[in-house]
Amino acid sequence: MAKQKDNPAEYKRGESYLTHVAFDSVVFGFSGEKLKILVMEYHNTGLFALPGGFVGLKENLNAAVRRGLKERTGLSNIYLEQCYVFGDVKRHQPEVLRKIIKANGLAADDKHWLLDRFISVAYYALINYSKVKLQPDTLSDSCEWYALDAVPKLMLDHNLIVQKALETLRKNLDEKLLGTNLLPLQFTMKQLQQVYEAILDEKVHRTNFQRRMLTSGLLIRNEKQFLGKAHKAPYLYQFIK
Amino acid sequence: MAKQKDNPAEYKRGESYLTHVAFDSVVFGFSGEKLKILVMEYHNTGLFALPGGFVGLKENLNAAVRRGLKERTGLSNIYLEQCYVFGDVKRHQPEVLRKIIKANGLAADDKHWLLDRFISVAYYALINYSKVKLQPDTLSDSCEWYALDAVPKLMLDHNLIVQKALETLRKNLDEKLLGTNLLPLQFTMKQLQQVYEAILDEKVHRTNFQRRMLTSGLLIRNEKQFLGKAHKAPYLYQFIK
DNA sequence: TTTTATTGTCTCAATTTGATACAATAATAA
DNA sequence: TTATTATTGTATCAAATTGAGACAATAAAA
Repeated sequence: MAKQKDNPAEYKRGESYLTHVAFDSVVFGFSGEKLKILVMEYHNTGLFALPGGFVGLKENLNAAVRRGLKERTGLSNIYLEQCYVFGDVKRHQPEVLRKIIKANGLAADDKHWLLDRFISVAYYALINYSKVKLQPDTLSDSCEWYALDAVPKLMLDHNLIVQKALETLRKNLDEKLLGTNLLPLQFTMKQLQQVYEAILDEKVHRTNFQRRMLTSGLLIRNEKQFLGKAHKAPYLYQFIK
Repeated sequence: MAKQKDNPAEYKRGESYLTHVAFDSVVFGFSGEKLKILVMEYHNTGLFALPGGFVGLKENLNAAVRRGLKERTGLSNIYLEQCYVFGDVKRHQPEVLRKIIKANGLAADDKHWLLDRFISVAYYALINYSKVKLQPDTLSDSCEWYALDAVPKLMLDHNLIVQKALETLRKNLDEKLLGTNLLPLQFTMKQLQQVYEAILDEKVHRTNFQRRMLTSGLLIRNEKQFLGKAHKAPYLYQFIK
């Protein structure tokens, strides 16, 4: 739920977007052995929210989501997947949106298009943490990474959306070589294991995990990495494209 | 894409629904050893479509889909699952909708709400074939079962939706004791196997299937059924609720 | 040179899976 | 009354997969 255009007049009228349709993205990144997601904070409201947006009148839904992610992370070619549509009436809380509009000095008359009911298509995205340059939009004053166990209370049903995204991610973990998108091109087996453990929130058996990955046929083994630690150096792996 | 209200004035104005939001359902039933789905045909147009509808202004999305299914099948308590949101611009084909509107003797001026762009939330439903009493709505003159291998060319992207629903169904087959909803309360192991084979579109090994089902702990075995065939009578099973 | 922490491989038992054999049996035919 | 038929339920055995641990290799530090 954040803006897309820099023309405040268009924004106010909401004429360039499909009414009643929004999207929200749960953007996963991996850093410091932890799974993290992007959370925005709105100016002077104490409100936190997932990055999201609206669909242009002549824009594909999936393209709109990519556009939104590009604006906040600077990245194109992001791994993206739908996870659920949130369409309950009770997610319509105009007073929350009014707070955001007012805090930004805009006129929040009852006809403001943001005060309407929206259904939201939830997506999750997997991105390479180190490549991101975070970029808040004009309605929010920050866009920051939060570890999954430290996500604040989010507005509307956004905490639920995070839950659903995580569930979907876990289900898809094995069938869609998901490690790819959360790690740099080359990585050690240990890093890959840590990604799995962070997503599943449970330990996996080291040597059996190694065996499973190696026999999957999805990995290429590269030269060793001498990383200055007092032990045998690990190989670097990468996914077959 | 079919109507919900019987008041043509409201229908024409579209004021009681969320604009730009639709849903379509792929309704699966099992009969004659085949998996079938519900398809509607519109009056005097030669157009076939999935049963679908729109979301009331004060109605939950999931509730709207249940309402739509109830209207066409007479059933409540239907097994229902989202599978994907279709949101491409190219699915907006006002000429197709205009054809339907005109064929029903309604005024299809360019402002008719049905001619707007819609995103559609696709669902699949599993129902007990024998309990259904089919009910076309006022825009369509039939609502019939079609075996999956005999589904006609459908309007817009509805054949794609069927594809997606089938994929989702197959993925969920094992984790969600799906047989339940396609069979009567009590069934033989053979019937259950036929459901699996119809969904997967491939043969499964009889005794191994039997072993897998029995060890799953999801089935209760009841008394035998003496069904008048010249061979050993099968047990009747049912799912643990 | 020894120690340390971690990595990669191997082994072996336990479990699961694939394929087949076979006994049981309800109705029918002889 | 008995044999036949088609199908059902169970048992068996080899093959493949999985879980748990042993152990050798090794880069850097002590």
